[in-house]
Amino acid sequence: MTESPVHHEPPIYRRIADRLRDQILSGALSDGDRLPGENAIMAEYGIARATARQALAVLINEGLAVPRRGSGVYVRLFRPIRRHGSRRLSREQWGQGRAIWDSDTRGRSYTVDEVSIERTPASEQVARVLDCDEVWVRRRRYSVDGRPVQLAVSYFPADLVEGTAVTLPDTGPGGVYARLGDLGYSPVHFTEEVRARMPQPGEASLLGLPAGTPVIIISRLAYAAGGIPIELNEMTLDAASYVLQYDFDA
Amino acid sequence: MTESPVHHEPPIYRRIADRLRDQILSGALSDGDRLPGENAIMAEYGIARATARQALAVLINEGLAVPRRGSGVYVRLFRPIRRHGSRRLSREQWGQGRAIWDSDTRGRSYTVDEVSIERTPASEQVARVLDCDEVWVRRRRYSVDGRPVQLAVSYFPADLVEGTAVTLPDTGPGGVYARLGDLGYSPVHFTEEVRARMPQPGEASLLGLPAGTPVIIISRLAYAAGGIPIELNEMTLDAASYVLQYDFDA
DNA sequence: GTGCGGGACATCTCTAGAGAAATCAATGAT
DNA sequence: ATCATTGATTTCTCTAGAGATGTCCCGCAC
Repeated sequence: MTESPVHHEPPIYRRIADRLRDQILSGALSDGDRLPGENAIMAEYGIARATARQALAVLINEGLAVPRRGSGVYVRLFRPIRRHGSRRLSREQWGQGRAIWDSDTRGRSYTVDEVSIERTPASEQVARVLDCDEVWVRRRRYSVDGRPVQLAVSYFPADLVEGTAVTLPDTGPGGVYARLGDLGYSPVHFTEEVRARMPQPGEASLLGLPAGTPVIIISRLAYAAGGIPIELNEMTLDAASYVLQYDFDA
Repeated sequence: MTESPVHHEPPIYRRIADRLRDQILSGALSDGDRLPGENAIMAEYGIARATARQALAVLINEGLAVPRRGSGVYVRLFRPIRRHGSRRLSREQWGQGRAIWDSDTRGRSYTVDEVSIERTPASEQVARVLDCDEVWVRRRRYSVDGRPVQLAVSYFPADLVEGTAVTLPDTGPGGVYARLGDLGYSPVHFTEEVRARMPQPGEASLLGLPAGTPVIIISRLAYAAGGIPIELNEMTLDAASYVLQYDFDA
């Protein structure tokens, strides 16, 4: 019977992390505040450097703190901006349009960088969804106040876009969507798949994500009338920077 | 000019992690497979135990591996199940209803545990959203194949529920929603806010989440006709277990 | 066979120390 | 005033080792 229901006291590094987390979540420490560093923790608890580091690593992996080499470890709070999936509220804005929890877009600059656009053979998955072999791929990066927060990859069926007389990099006024609309391929329906996971190294460096920040991945498929898929948009969002909003009727 | 654009070679632990990640993502290692352990890595690269551990910690924090004490470190892949926000497809199921990426619900048992239901004063945030001072709070836990994957907390305005003759724990056939429907408070509109972050320790232990798994948080607000809020549902999902689906018209 | 014990092996916690690398403020030269 | 350097501080990387704790399997007693 090793089934002794003994309450193992958590290890030191975890208790230190718990203490610090309490201070952060209770508001005793706020956004940019500096946490006690390795040396301070070593001294205060009389432990080795590696153990003090382990305590801080807990908070860093939880996304509550960000280390800055040569400087210190700092509290990190969230100020997500809102992304509307279906924007169709109103009816007194469904409860006066009040956000359930707060978010913040005011006074921020929101910029879009065109990264690349090119024609390539479609991957297996994209081909299956878009029902074509060649696609135009368009990559963008969205930034808020200069910090990148979103990567987007759009896939357009090549045969469909080719009908637009203008080749894709030079789309003319209104962009690709206007040209598609000229051909009668305006989007009338969207499906979105949303998932979240930890970023891969490439995503983390492109978005400048500190440890402990998940990404939200949105796969949006746009359909023209008749159920014809016209765009697959894969978006990778810094989860700390976004809150998604959807609204729909029963 | 310390601005030398020198390409610092990444540290050893990171290169090891990169190698292992490649093997996982390329499919050379698959779902339950065992990764080389601390001792194997120490021997192979001739490094100290702590450094080998650091390499494995990278993958663990990325959610690609799960350590099992006394046993080893194992590859972890995702088999999310689908959660429909607005289920209103059809029109040949919008491209034959095919999922953009794969997910898997077949052959899994999906169970719901009623954890608690009680009447309490509303918190400030809940009071503001639901426009009332007292609420009924209902807590549930959802499991797939015995593993908990979702926690849900529902808030109902107390004054509204009280009109239902039956007190809340004993709602009769059809549950709370049927009783609310009897009073003409059927939900006609929903708003959902979706965000993702790393779990707090309580959430992690309740959901049995290994390191590197974010949670998705859905705040769903249901409105009856006239814009009257009748339920706030706060759901905490294991991000590795879920993919959300929304669909809507332009 | 069933169950129990023990050993091999794995991860986990922690110590002590050292040098590298980045930041930041103060100092000093121009 | 501006710029470069220097030094203190801080995090980062890594070594070497030890004991604790959990898992797994094999063999032994029943």
